[in-house]
Amino acid sequence: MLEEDHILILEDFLPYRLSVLSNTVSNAIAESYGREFGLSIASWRVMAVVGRFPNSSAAQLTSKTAMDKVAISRATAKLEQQGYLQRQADNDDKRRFSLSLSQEGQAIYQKIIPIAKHYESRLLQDFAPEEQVLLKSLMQRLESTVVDW
Amino acid sequence: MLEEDHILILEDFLPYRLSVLSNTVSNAIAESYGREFGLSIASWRVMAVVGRFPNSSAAQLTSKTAMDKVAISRATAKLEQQGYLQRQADNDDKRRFSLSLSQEGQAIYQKIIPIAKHYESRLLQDFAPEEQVLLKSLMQRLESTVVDW
DNA sequence: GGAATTTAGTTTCAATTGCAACCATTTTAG
DNA sequence: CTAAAATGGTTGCAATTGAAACTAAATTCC
Repeated sequence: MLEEDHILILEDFLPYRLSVLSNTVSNAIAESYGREFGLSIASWRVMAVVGRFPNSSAAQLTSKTAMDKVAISRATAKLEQQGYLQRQADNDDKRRFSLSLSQEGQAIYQKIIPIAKHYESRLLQDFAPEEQVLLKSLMQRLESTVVDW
Repeated sequence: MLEEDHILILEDFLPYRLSVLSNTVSNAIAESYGREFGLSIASWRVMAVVGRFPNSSAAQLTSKTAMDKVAISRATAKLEQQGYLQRQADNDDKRRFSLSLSQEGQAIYQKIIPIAKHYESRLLQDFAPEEQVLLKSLMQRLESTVVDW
């Protein structure tokens, strides 16, 4: 047992495997969106959330996208400049902006969602429905384990 | 079914969940290594592989660390400058360097491995042994699905 | 044997990111 | 009511990263 304790087989190390898997998937999706629509991962996360919850504020996006406020600020600025997102000053709280998709943003959003779902299906293509449920439940347990790391 | 097709619930979207999970885990580990030993994720991956396979070349590291050669170059340069890594010119091929840990690097390596394993155990703490096997086999299947994405 | 190609690794420059400081507004507390 | 603290969001600067170009050595192919 001596050997096993002080070596580490990187390709069996779960954090490493998660990282490689996650990066492969994210990069593939990002490549597709980037090429077709000029969207980064950050931008498309923001679009996904604003599309689903119109009139969110930037602060509300931080929790729903797992991005920090600097990243939100930059992503929203770029999306606005690309014409995909509109900001409207909030009169109740003049620090806030209410964010929503423009016409064009909506159109992109409608195209993006099926592509995203397609990637997810591709990822799960070899899993039977029960296995997909199982995988998601294991994910859920991992997520709750690390939630306050 | 109309609604479900054109919205996307980000927090249920597997690529997003993988990304958040992986980043949380990696950042926690990186924080620990960074604080104690001045190691980035890249540096510690390199150390892990060089520790296990002494006298690797940089090119050999690229496949074993899932890092590109620029990242390897920078990580090895920094590790050398920190005194953790030695490069030795290879006489058979003068473009190559044979990489190995210094005394000090070995010492750090021996401290690092248990910490890494500890994080992995913590991640898997709520899983029974059979569940851990199951999780790894599901991971394996996801990995082979995306291997050529 | 020598020109053309490939491979190992580094460097450069631009783009991205992370952190702290910042401004403006709103909320809290005395 | 006002000073202090907290919140929403942006900016500036340094560090990190990515892509392409580069040097040097090795290999291929005629």
